[in-house]
Amino acid sequence: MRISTKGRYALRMMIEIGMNPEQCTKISQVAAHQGISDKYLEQIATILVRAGFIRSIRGAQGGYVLTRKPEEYTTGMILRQTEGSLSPVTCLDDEINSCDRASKCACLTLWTQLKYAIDQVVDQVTLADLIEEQKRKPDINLL
Amino acid sequence: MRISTKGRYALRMMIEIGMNPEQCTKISQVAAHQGISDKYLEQIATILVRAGFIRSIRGAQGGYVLTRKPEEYTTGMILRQTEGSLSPVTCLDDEINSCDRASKCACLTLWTQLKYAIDQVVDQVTLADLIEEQKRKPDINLL
DNA sequence: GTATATCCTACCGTGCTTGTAGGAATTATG
DNA sequence: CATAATTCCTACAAGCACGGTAGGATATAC
Repeated sequence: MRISTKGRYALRMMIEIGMNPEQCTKISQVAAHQGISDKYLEQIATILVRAGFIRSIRGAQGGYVLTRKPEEYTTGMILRQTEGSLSPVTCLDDEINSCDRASKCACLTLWTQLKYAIDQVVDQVTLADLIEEQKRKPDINLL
Repeated sequence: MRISTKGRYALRMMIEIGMNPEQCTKISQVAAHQGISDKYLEQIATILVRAGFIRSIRGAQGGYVLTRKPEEYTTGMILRQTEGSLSPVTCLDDEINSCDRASKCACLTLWTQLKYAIDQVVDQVTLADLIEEQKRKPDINLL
């Protein structure tokens, strides 16, 4: 039941890009700030570009900018894109449950409740909330 | 963010044992019923025995019985024992957060909320609930 | 034309998951 | 007492996902 580094780094990168709305943010900046490998971050950036969450500007003085306002991203959107799925069991990945045990599975209600609880949180917290939180944390400048 | 087979099988085994309170339940029964490898189930049973959740009776006509009433087990207890931890990030495994990013981590609130939401569900649903649910599902006898 | 960026794709070590396998120990039963 | 049934213990292993590394191709500002 862990969120992988990919999802966590994606959030942190989105926060950095979002906190820097005037300029475009470079991979190298984020990597240095957050202590994450440049090359790994590149791959995560690509996922976010393909998802349409950020726009890339190539070439010198390039970088990334958000395509929407921070409050228009839920953390769920970002995490689902990078993690693949946030449901606790594969049976609940799709709308229609195609698991052949479904009709006799006593745990299905539990998994459904769990998925709902998770979705409630991640779909309610937005990128704007995280940015707000980050601004309240003074240590960010010490990195 | 997946519950592994170990945790899922543990729940299913606990349900079977709990549904059979008069007799002691054998690994082979559970394995046949649930379509799970005997040998793998053995290992999971060992975890549950060591946790004090079930008692084993060795030798012929042996098997396993619950040590408490079904309503005294939360699904959280069982899942944490088999999964190791249910928190979405390692930082929240212990009571005291020893992550050195904690003071500047903008996501910590999100993770804390997420962990709370998960715990709320799994600590409120008991084994008795699952057994109740199973009894309402007629297909169990078709296996 | 050069430096600075992103883009693309292949590779790879490590550890966890999901079992398999084989035998030792224990006990009910005939 | 012998046998069958059952749990207990430990070692091993295939496969896969995670968490990167590496190297070059491409685009663009200056």
